[in-house]
Amino acid sequence: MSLDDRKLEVLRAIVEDYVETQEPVGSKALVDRHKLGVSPATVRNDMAVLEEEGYIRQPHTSAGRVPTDLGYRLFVDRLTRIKPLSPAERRAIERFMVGAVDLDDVVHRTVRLLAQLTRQVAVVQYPSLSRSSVRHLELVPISTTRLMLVMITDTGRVEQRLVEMPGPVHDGDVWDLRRRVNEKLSGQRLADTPPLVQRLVDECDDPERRVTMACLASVLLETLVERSEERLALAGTANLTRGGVLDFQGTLRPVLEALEEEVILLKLIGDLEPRTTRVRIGDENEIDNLRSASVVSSGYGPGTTIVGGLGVLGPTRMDYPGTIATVRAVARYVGDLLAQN
Amino acid sequence: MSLDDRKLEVLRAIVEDYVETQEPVGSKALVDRHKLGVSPATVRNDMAVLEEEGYIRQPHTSAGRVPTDLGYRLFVDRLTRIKPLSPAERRAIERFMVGAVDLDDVVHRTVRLLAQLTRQVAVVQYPSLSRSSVRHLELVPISTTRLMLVMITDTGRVEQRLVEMPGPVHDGDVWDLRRRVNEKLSGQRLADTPPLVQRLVDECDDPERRVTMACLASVLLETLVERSEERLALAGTANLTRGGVLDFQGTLRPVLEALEEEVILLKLIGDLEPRTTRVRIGDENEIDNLRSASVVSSGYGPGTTIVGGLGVLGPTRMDYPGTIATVRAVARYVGDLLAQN
DNA sequence: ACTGGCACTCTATTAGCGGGAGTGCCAGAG
DNA sequence: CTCTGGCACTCCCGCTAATAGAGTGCCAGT
Repeated sequence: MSLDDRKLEVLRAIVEDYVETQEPVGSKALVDRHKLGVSPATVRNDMAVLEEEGYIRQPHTSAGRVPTDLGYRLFVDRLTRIKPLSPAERRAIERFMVGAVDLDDVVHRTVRLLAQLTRQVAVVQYPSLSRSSVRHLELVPISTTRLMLVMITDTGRVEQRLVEMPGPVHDGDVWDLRRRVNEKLSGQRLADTPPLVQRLVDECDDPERRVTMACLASVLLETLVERSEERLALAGTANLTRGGVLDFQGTLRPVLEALEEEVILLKLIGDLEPRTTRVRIGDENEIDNLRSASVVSSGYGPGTTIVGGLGVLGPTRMDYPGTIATVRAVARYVGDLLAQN
Repeated sequence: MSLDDRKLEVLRAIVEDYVETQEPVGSKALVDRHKLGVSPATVRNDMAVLEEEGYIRQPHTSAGRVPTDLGYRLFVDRLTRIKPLSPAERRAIERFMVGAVDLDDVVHRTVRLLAQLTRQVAVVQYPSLSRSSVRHLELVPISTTRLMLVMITDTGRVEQRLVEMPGPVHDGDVWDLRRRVNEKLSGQRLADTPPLVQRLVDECDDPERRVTMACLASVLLETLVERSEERLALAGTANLTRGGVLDFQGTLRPVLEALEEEVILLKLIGDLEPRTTRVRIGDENEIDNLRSASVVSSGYGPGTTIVGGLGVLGPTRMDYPGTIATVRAVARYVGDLLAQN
């Protein structure tokens, strides 16, 4: 059985009211608050159908109805017109972001901005290394057998690593290393570098040089692909406490735990498609600790490319249209900002 | 009136029991659990005195007693023998920290370690810039009018900033700038640099050079002293939920809010004295949001110098002896680690 | 100076009892 | 076929009252 227009309208009304009041909504209250043009009894029949189809449920017999994850899903997919941001919000974004001096600054401002606008927990992923290109590699001698390797990417990220050399290296050697490495790797996408690094080693004729280069290469590979591939910023944890402890079925515990795991967060805001805002509701997150949470996320980057993700996390009972609009707007803004550099 | 030994013993017993059970402790239970050698009635008299002096209080008439901030203070100052770490804990520290590859890594591991060992919220401050020295300054051309300034300190911190130049600079200019800047600033403590930077500008004869240098200098000053002077890492927020919502009088809200403010956190673990572990109990933090929280903190650094602070935050009802021991041990360990570089 | 006894206070728990909101179903009207 | 009003039923929530229990303060006695 498919749902006719009125039933959808009823579902929308239920979602909207429930999101606002945080209380199960009954048929009487519904017709009072929304001009549905039918009687409570009719609405009750519709509700019975909606419940049968799994879009809403009753906490107890003879209580009002509450949307299920499936109900929110339908609401988001078919009943939501994204509201444009208010001028005030647009201005807030401007004001907040203007004057950011470097990438760290941009990310931190963004995450706070998101948390503030949506009044929820915000997550911003730093531009992913694997999707960036090498702009410059710098080698700085720290001691005779130690070098500091600094990598700067086109997205503005700066990564550093200490390199322990097998034997003493002279200034001239450092020079040479720096030149070779940059010649080979500058401008390359990080994802493409591993074979190039290997080639760097192979091209060394002098056996001593070769050892040195091999040592550098191994650290290089680690830095480029394996370690700290991703970094994250988080803000707005305090927003979890809004609405008492009612959301998140009693304890914040599991949610806070999940938020401490980088791996989990990356899963939440990773794998995004260009120019779309993704919504994951409750179970769809496939993470036990976040059964009662929803995540709205979006990729960002210059133009239509994606260099990283950002998003917000809140109770399944959240203002989806507003949140989606905000996340989308912020993602776009950050993308444009990055494009300017 | 001063407190005799038995009264102090009673206070200690109250604190220990309350910390363990989280429930007001009565006279009967006290004599049962601790061999005080006197009757409940006697203990009651002692309690009356302790209450009068402000060390304990009754949540309601005819309930057990609960320590006040003052009571904890006395407990920490006079009744605590710091327990040495268990071998298991020592091993945990070893195992956790071994293989840290750079400063970021060290800080992140440390903060997680602290959170895990104390089962509380942990904060670690990155080595403070103002207490570090410049090891090397690097200038990397990004475009004709843009340079990336990278500063490496002796504590391993790496700070970067984009410098917008007034006009195009050539490779030769960059060379010259790099040399001058490093000659003047390498090895200097950051706190001492501002006048030196000024001198750098004054020493430029060529007016064009001077403009360029002035531009670099202003960014340099910002990087060196003003901005992002301090960085922090945080972990273990989920531990706030242990003990139900009983600690922190109902809501985590204010605590979570406070934890999001870098300024507040810095105040909590700042201004430390060498080789001591500081305990701030409840109101002593002088932050409204943290009325029911205590902070145990310690400075760390190579030898007896301090380059940064670290600490943990938990309910006033916490295991002080254990926490103090752990914080101290971790601080020392991190200090030694830093000394090795 | 300490102890046992005793009366008192206050809390937390439990049970019982409407009130009320909301439902499902049904028969009747359009 | 769809919608509506009516009605009986269910269950939650909040209120009150009663009870048990823990703990206290005080006092008289050792």
